[in-house]
Amino acid sequence: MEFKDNVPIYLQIKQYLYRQIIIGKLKPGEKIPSVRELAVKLTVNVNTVQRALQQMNAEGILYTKRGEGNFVTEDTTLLEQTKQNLINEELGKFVQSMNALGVADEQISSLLSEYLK
Amino acid sequence: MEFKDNVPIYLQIKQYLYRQIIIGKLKPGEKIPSVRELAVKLTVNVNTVQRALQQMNAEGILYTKRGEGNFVTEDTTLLEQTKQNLINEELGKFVQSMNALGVADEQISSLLSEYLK
Amino acid sequence: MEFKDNVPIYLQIKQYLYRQIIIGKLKPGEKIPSVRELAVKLTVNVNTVQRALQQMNAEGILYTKRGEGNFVTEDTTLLEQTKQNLINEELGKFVQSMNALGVADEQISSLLSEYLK
Amino acid sequence: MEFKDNVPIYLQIKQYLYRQIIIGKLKPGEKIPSVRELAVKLTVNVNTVQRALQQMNAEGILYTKRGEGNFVTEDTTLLEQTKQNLINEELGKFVQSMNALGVADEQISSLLSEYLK
DNA sequence: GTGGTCTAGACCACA
DNA sequence: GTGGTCTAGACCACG
Repeated sequence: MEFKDNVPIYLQIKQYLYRQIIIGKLKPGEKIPSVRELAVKLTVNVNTVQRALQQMNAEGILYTKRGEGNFVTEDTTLLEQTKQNLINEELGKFVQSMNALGVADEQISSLLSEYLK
Repeated sequence: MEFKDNVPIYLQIKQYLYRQIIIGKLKPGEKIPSVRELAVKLTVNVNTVQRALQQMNAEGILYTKRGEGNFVTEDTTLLEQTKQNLINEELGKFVQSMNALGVADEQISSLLSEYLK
Repeated sequence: MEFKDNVPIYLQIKQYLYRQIIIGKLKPGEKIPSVRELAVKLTVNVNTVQRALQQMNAEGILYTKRGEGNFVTEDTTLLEQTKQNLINEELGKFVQSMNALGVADEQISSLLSEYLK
Repeated sequence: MEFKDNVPIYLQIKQYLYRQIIIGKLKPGEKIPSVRELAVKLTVNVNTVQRALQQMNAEGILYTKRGEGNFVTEDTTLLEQTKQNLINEELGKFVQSMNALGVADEQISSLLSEYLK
C-alpha cells in the first residue's frame, strides 16, 4: 500500500482497515492479520500498526485477545452505524469542498453525473 | 478560521487562499492581504503563512512584487484551469472514497441527492 | 472470571486464589483444583496458572506434593497473618489514593459511609 | 517519581497528572510542563509521556496548541466530574477488595477508623 | 523550543 | 507466534 504524505500513516492504516471491514473483506468476529504481518505488508513499523489498532480497539470496532490476535467486533449494529458515519462524512466533506470552490448545491449533482460518465 | 489537526496548517492556508481566488473574492491582479494581516486573521504564525505563499508563488497563482506584496496572477486562463483542476480533484477523491466504502457508482448519485435534501 | 487488562493475569489469579483461601472456600490442607481445571475454569492458559501457583508455593501459602497436586498450607498462623496483611495493604492503598485525590483523612470515613448506603 | 511494575508507565503518568490537576497544582487553562521536561523529570522516554498526554487529550482533560504546549482544560465542570469519578472508582475498588477478603460492608468502616488512628 | 510521527530494536505477558 | 510497552534517536510542523 502507498501512503499519502501529509496524513499520518497510522490514520491511513485505520482508514484502510475500516474499509476492509466495511466492504466485508474482514467479517465480524474474524481475526485480522497480526500486527507483524500488517507491518510487513504495509511496509511500516510495528509500532505504527499498533497505534492504529489501539485506537480502533478504543473505538470498539476491534477487540484484542491477549496472545491471540485482534478480531473484528461482532456488533453488527456498530459496524453498520460506522459505515453510515463514514459515508456521511465523505458526503459532507465533498459538498463543503464544492461549495468552497463556488459550486452551488444544484450544480454538484450534474457535475457528478458528468464525471461518472 | 479553524484548522483540522492532522493536516499541516500551511496546506489548509493554501487551500483557503485558492478558494478565495477561485470564488472571486480575490480578483486577478489584486493585492492579497499582507503576510502579517493574514497571520493575525487566521491566528497562525507568520512563518506558516509565508510557507503557503511561497508555494503558491511557485505554482504561478500568485506573484510577488518586492516591497509591495503578493498579487493574484492576471492569467485568467490559469485561474480557470486551476478551478477545473480542483473541482475534478474533489470529484475524483469523492468517487474513490465512496467506492472504497463499497458504494457503487450508480448509488453515489442517489446518496448525494438524498444528502442535499 | 473476568480479567482486567493492564494487570498481568497471573497476578489476578494469585489474588483470586488468595481470596478463595482467606474466605475459607479453600481450607488449610485442602487440595486445590488441578492446574488444568483452573486453566479451564478461568479460561486462561495452563502456563499462566502455573506461574501463579509457583509464586504462591514460594510464598509458603501453598505446597506441592509431587504427582498429587497443590495443597493449601496448614499453617493457620500464616494464613491469618496473610489475611491481615492483605487487609492492611488494601487499607493503605485506599487511604493513599484518597489523599492523592485531595481527600483528607477526616473526609474519607464520611465518603465511605455515603458510598456504602 | 517511582513507578510500580506491573502497571504500564504511561497509565501511571496519566494518573499522576490527573491528580496534579485535581488537587489544583495544575490549574484550568494552565500550561503543563513540556513533553521533554516531563520525560526528564519522570526519567522516562518522551514517547511514553506522549502516549499519556495523547490519551488525556482524547479524554478532553488537556488540549494541545501546536508548537506551544499542552494546557489543562478550562471546562471546570469536566474537571469536577472527573474528580468525582476517580473518587468513586477508588471507593468501589476498595469495597470490592474488602468484600473479596471476606470483610462485610459493616466491618469496613470500623477497620478504616482503626487504621486511620 | 514544543508537540507529532516514525523507525529500529528489545523485552515482557500470554497461548 | 501474538499483542503490549518502552527506549533511543530522528525528522517534521509550528511559533
